[in-house]
Amino acid sequence: MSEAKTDLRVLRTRKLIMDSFINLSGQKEFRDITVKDITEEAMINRATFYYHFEDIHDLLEKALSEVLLINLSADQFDGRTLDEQSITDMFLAITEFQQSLSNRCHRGYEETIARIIREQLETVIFQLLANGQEEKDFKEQGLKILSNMLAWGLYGASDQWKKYHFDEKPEGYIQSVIPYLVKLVKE
Amino acid sequence: MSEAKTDLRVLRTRKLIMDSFINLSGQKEFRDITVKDITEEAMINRATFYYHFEDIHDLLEKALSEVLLINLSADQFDGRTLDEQSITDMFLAITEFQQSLSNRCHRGYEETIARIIREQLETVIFQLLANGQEEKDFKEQGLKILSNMLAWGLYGASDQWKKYHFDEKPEGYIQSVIPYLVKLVKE
DNA sequence: TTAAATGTGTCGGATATACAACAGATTCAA
DNA sequence: TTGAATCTGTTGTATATCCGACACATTTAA
Repeated sequence: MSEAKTDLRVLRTRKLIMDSFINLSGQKEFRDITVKDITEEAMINRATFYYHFEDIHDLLEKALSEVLLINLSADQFDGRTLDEQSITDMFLAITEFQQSLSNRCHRGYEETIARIIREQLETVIFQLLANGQEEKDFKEQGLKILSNMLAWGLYGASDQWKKYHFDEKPEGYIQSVIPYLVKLVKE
Repeated sequence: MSEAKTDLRVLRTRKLIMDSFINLSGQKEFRDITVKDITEEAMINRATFYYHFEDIHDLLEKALSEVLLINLSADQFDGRTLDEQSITDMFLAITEFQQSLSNRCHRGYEETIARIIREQLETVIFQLLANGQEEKDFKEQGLKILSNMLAWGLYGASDQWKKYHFDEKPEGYIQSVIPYLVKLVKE
């Protein structure tokens, strides 16, 4: 409802911090990136960093979430529903995201990254499911459970692909997984 | 003497403005770039622009000067003198700079660009000449006149090259000009 | 082990920047 | 031509950010 435009300085500073972090993560592992590194690259004061983020782990969560969400929402959000096409698009977004990160390997953060991916997936999937619902028989509780399961399943598929089918094209691999995911949706 | 470090915000804002301007000038002609364009791209308030620059023409001068100076000083400054090699390097810096601009043609600004190039050249050449001087027989007056003439001459050469010898390699063309320039230095 | 160096997180006071509003200039279509 | 729209500079007030300093943790080297 109330829009409450946020101060341009805030938007700019957050962007500078996020961009710097993403940029640095292409050169170093997460564990080696310090707050000082980021603020120097972003040309902002260290104190300002703490005005916007609790600590560097908080930034990591938010930055990765945002990057992944941009990968996803560029296609999905506007009124589409959960079907073979949208599942494929999401799968590609995940694998691209994974690859953009694992150019550098980020030891010790595998679980964190996995959780972020699932969380973002769940958000998007829930939206897709809601778009496919009639107004009347809208069951939020059920959709939450379902989108949670689908998110785990889809992430799991990307994990399998990375481990055992890295040589295949992801577009092809996901086709063989889709039937099982669809089975969850149809009843 | 007194160093008086400048506020990080100032450095950052100037950089954002300059970068945005350079970036925009790759998409539009100078005449079509508004202050609003720049401040939106830079994510700063329009009033802040006027805190740092008199107007857009002031920015143009300073931005181009800086870009060109970076092209030049990366090589020259540290203790070199004016010789065939440094003349060649300067000539290449000019032609590269010209080409980076004339991807878009900037009608109505040819004279301004020419003047900026000569001014920056003069600064660098003066430094090179001073480096080659003995402490004792240091004649500032004479060096100023000489560096001014050399700057005009070198710019003129780049202009001739652009008009009539654009197909030749600039490294080659400048070789045939160097003798005349050197004649001014030797006595 | 110790000590020096570097990083973290927080504070109060100074200031560059955002915002909103303004009058005047310029552009542009009707 | 006229008027609507956009751009240019400028101003006063609110605030996000800077700076310097601090105590405490962590890393590094001797």
